[in-house]
Amino acid sequence: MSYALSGARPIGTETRARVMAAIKELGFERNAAARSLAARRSHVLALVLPTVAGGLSGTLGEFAQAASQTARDAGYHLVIWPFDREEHAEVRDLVRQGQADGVLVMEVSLHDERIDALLASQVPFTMIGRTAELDGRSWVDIDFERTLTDAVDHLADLGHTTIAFVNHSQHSLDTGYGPTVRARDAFHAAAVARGIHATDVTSDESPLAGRLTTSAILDERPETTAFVTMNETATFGVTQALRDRRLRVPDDVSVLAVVTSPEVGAMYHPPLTTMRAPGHELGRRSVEELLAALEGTAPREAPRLVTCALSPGASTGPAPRR
Amino acid sequence: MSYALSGARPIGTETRARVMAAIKELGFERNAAARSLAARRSHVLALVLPTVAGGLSGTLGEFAQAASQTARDAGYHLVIWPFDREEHAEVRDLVRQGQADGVLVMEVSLHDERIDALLASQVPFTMIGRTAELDGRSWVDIDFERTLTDAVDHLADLGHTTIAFVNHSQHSLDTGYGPTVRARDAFHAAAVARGIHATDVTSDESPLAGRLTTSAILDERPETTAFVTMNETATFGVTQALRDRRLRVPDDVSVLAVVTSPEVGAMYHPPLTTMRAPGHELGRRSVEELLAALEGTAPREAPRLVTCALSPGASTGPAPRR
DNA sequence: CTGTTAGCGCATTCAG
DNA sequence: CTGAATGCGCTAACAG
Repeated sequence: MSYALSGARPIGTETRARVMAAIKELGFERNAAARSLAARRSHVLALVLPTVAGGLSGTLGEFAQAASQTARDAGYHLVIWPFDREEHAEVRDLVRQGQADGVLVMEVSLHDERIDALLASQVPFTMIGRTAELDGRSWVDIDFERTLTDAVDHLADLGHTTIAFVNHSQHSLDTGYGPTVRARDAFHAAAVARGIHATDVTSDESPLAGRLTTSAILDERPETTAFVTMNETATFGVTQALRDRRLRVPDDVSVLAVVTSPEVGAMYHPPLTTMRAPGHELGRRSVEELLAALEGTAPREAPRLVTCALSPGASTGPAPRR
Repeated sequence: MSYALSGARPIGTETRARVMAAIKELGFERNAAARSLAARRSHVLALVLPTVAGGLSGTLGEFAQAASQTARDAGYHLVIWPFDREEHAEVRDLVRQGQADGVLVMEVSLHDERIDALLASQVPFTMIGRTAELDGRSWVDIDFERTLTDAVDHLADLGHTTIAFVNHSQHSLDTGYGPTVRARDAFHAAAVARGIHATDVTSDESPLAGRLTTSAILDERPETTAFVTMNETATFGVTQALRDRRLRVPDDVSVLAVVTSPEVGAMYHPPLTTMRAPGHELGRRSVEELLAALEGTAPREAPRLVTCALSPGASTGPAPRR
């Protein structure tokens, strides 16, 4: 009888009609628990992330939207499951107890205990981000190397020769948060490649921290004519500091915000030139990766690194003449 | 044997020890599907919201954090389940199919088809927000009446006599989005009560819309000395428009952003005075409401309307002398 | 206090 | 192509 619904075997037209009629008659609903129990599969994918932190800026929304849609198309439910970073065991138990078939892990750090727990229990997972070790792990990530290279190139092409990079917090660097580490390294490499005088700093995720940091940079290196920022909240402080000093954007100083969105860029005046975080693409790709692992099918060959496209605003321009 | 875990009946110390030993020995995990099936209860609460829209500003995060914690303390899992607003049926089926025991519905409009579907199916739910009809429905909401009254009082006390209110979009008003409607009405009532010249406008959720709107207000009523805003994204445009006209905040014009957070206020210079959206409180209260409905216990008498507290910034001050 | 047992509602065998 | 029978791994009701 259940075959009529699942299509797992050929069904006669008449039989199907009979079943359908009965279903409608009784207001029948398939019971998810019974299905999960019998099929040993919940058809739920859990997106776990450390207690939905502030300042998500819509990138998470975009990601979740795409991931959810991709999962649905494949007959799965995508649910967001808030967990503190310390609750490794709970994340693992989600799958061990059959609440979910697989896990998407966000905000992965280079050495992430949650990943260790998942590996140890053979739980299917895909990382949004990357641990240092990648062997046999499924992941998708932003191509920070490429993004920072493009950012430096963009500014170097405009004639800037002294560029500062405002990164995420020192704490994130110390705890090995991949984006922070990779972006710093890539910024340096790109600066060297283009013969740029580079300053890089970390900043807490607050406007005030960004303002103080920027102010310090301008004191130390007044010849700085461009800022690359990868810290949405601190970037508000960056522009505040420039305004404090009567520096005009982009005439005196250029600002390029990376791994964010044009929507956030539009909050500034003039609107910031940004390099857009590819939330949608990451969402889709990560679910594809996870499903490939779950269904044992070969993961369709597709790039795991996704790039941030430049979205022109009005905050970058030619380096001023000295 | 399961009694040892659930504590549903008294257990001898020795028996318990024996069970525990066996559990550890075999790496036993309770199967969630089997538990749900046998107990007819999933211990999952679904927080459904229209595909995690942009501009969440952290209030959703704060809400989810508190809701999640409250649920956990009561032995439930809180999961966030993205649904488009059109998918009434799917939301309802979550519970009918036993995927979740109850639903928290966010972004409720005055006439919300999702709520109709839930009611028709006898699904336990709590609204974050309110439909026009409230009979027999469980809800918690921000006290917009009080918030707007407090906002107007704050500015009137500072001597402002002409105040403009920048609300959510016209579309949200037309479709009967509760916050938009209630805030508008409350703003008017408060203005009348204080003898204030009031202008109220809607604005799309974009900085550009906010800027144009503000500009139009200043053209039409140049005597306006204060803005109340309840539109996080548009507020960026409000301050841009003021700067366009060389109006200083708060010397020439005061800005009070309501139903947002001091963190968002800190993105401005000077930092905005805000009335903070009580995300934490709403999260906790809403889960309490839902659990009361689920467990049939009398809902602890507690206010369903939660107020927004004033968080002083530096964007409101005495009305300028004319 | 403890051991045993009958379903929960499906998917998936197995016969027909 | 179809109907009937077996468990999935638990909870809760039953006896002891």
